Amino acid sequence: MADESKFVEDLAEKDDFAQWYLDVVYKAGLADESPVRGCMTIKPYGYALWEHMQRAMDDRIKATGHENAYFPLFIPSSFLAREAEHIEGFAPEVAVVTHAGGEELTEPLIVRPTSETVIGHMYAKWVQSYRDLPLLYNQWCNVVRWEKRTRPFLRTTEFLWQEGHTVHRTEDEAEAETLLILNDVYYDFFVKELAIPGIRGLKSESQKFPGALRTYTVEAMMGDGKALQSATSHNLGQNFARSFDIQFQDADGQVKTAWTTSWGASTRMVGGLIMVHGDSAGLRMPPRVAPIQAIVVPIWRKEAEREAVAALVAEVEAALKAVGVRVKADWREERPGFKYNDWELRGVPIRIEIGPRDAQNGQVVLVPRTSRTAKETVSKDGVARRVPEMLQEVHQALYDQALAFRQSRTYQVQSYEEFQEILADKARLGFIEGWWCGDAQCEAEVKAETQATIRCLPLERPDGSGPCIHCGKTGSAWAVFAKAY
RNA sequence: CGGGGUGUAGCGCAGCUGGUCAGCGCGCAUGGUUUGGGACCAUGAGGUCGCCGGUUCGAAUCCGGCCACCCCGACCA
Repeated sequence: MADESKFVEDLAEKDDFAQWYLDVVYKAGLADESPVRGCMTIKPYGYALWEHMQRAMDDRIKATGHENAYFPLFIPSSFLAREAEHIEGFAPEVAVVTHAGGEELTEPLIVRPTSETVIGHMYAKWVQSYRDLPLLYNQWCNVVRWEKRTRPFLRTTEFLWQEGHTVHRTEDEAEAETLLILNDVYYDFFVKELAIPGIRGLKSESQKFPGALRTYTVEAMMGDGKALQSATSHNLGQNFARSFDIQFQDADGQVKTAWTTSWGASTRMVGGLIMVHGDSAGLRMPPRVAPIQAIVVPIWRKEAEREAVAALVAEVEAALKAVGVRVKADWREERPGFKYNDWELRGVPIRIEIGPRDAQNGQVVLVPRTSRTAKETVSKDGVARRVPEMLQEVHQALYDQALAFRQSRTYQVQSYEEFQEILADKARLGFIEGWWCGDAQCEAEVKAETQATIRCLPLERPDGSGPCIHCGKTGSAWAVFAKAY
């Protein structure tokens, strides 16, 4: 008997999505637990994935005119209190350092849950003139939020992210920045790198960032029909600029308060990627960010065969590396079948089988992770051309499948009863689109009755107005409701 | 913070009406046979049974107290 505990499909099918998710995270070697509750260790395979995501995201951040900087981990606790909504939102989940160097601190330090305050403090010093604007900085760092309930990648006590913080001369400029990040950085990243079809929209008042004027979000549907807020871009208006005195003298000689934005995306995206693309065999890595894009499985019986196979493997590896494909050969002392399953669990986009028959014919067998049966035999000279092509095909297949799934689980209901039925049915659970009266009370009632929240007010929406999905009063807000992670 | 549950080898578990109860499966190590979809045989290594105290001739097992973790809710990127 094989080790049943080692493979995902034997333990958890998708009917127990939560368990399936944990199995994939741990067995694919992305992360492990930690001695501190709610924290996790990210293993090399998971961190390599994060690095590729980081690079792709960082390229977009730079391409849109931003620079990276670094701000301190510790923040004076008084800073948090300067923005009323901000402290209300974050105080309950902040870790506080009260002792250091063997002494009690005169003012406790908080471990950053996000950096608007300390960055606002610094920006106040750096901004004097309209000529200093805009200030377009980003930082990659860790933050800490003491959550009650945690899950690897999706919600951890400490997580890694990027947080951009910008300062602008006008309200219009700040709004343009907020949308630029939403569209050209986040949405583009989700579609082109992660193969995740996101929905762009505005957060309702109750769901926006504490202290923000407006929060834009990219929401994605997971494999169980629930929603994951995957990245957010906030127009902070003048709230933080006022609290931290970010002022400048404008061309007209007047001293004016600046307009700021902030935006972030975290290791939570790793969890999203798993839950959008994974299947019953395990992970399915989007090719652009996959740590290993093609895995070579050599097959042989006799020593002579091994030599012939090894020569071809080396040739194929070199050819693929030359065209920028992240390829690896698996020479472990295991049977091929074991390796097939192992690499499928880890989600490698393409498997390359090379056996004695192939060595003799100067060919290899390619198998995309998206279809076990779509085996292709390719001459060794064609590998360097075909593999990059197939990677793109796998990316497209993942995107198409995710989009088709989202569409099949997105509903426009005729009644609130139907709304409730869908949200109570695991087999149909998904997004429900409809009109909303705009009343926070109504939104709260829906949440209390169904656990669903307004994920966003999509930017792409029908014109006009209609009866609110819950109370029936005419509303002009078009909303997406869903249960969320 | 409310409700429920669990702590025995790296992982998953059995033993729990006190006395061959220190065991099983997987994993790990060594050797051999295997190898185009999850291999098999043999031999090994590995645990003060969550912690502290009590009852007893004797405690993984019974009692008390701690601690930790997990699940379900409320809160949340």
